[in-house]
Amino acid sequence: MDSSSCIDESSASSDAGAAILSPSPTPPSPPPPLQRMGSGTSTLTIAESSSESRKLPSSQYKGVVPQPNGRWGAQIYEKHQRVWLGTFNLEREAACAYDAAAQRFRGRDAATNFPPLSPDAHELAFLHARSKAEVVDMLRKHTYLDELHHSRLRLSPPPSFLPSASKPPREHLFDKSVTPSDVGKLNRLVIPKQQAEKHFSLPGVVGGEGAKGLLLSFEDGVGKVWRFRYSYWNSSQSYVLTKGWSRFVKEKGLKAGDTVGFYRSKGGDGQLYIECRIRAAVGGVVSPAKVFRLFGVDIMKAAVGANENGKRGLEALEAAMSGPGSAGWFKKQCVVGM
DNA sequence: AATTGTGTTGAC
DNA sequence: TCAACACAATTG
Repeated sequence: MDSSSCIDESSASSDAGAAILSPSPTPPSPPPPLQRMGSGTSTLTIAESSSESRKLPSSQYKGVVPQPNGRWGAQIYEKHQRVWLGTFNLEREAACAYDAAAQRFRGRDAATNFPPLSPDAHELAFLHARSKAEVVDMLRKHTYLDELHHSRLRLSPPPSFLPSASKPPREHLFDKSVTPSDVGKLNRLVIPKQQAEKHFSLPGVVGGEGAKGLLLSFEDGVGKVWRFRYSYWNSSQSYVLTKGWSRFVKEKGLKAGDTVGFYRSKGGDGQLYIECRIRAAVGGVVSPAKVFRLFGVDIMKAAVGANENGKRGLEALEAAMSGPGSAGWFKKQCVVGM
């Protein structure tokens, strides 16, 4: 049941001694006009107005292909076989996804759409610290930036200001006693409508066409990061955690009656945590429903709010990327390398 | 039903 | 290697 990508994870990373820490302040510079290389094959004549043009517009970026629905796909070739890097709303996102893959697959000399990463870029070390398959996975799940974010936090030098407690302060949000369907084949965790609407009000989630949802990251008891898609099901009119949930259930061995707790860091980062308490089943019957405790956190607010500080905007970006004009990706990557 | 991602082919 | 095109497999 391993859903590993079609890439092999060979090619040992031999340049592990490049763990540099460069404080790049991520300039909020807008997406720079692409500096393309000589690759005159772009016929950028958007004639979408002409009725139903079944001809999809070619992308001016390398490794980017148009999708029937107007989005863009990213792909790279390796050993005569295509490696799909996912679909994106913006060409730039797809192009940058390709760039990331290219640098991981073919090294820094790889031809890229945007200026390559500087030798001391965080991304470079980050990329090569992971297998190709994992990089591809992050790209496909649009998780790249988020993982990078977490990675950076881990590497960030402890200012010795850490609280006395060994673990960062976190507040309990609520518990959910999982139902049979929560751990069944439906691959979803239902979040009570009341709770969801009160604390997870997400613009666009309930919209008629906005069944896209939002990606949320949780850290479990052992420090592993889990990402779930939070969305609204029109059919059942319920809020659910879908993508990624089944994996969590499987790995944790969750069973009906077990309790899953949700927490949130009291810090400004609003980091979310998830923990599961496996009920010691002694052959007996699991206890029915439990209670949902409310909590005071607004995901959107946490993400956007943090952005006003100018720093940690990745979470906000992540949320923003769910919408139409999302140009948040690789804000930095496209500028580095001058 | 809507989208993604693969099969496949032909050009570079 | 690369991308255009068609379409089957998935997902919401």
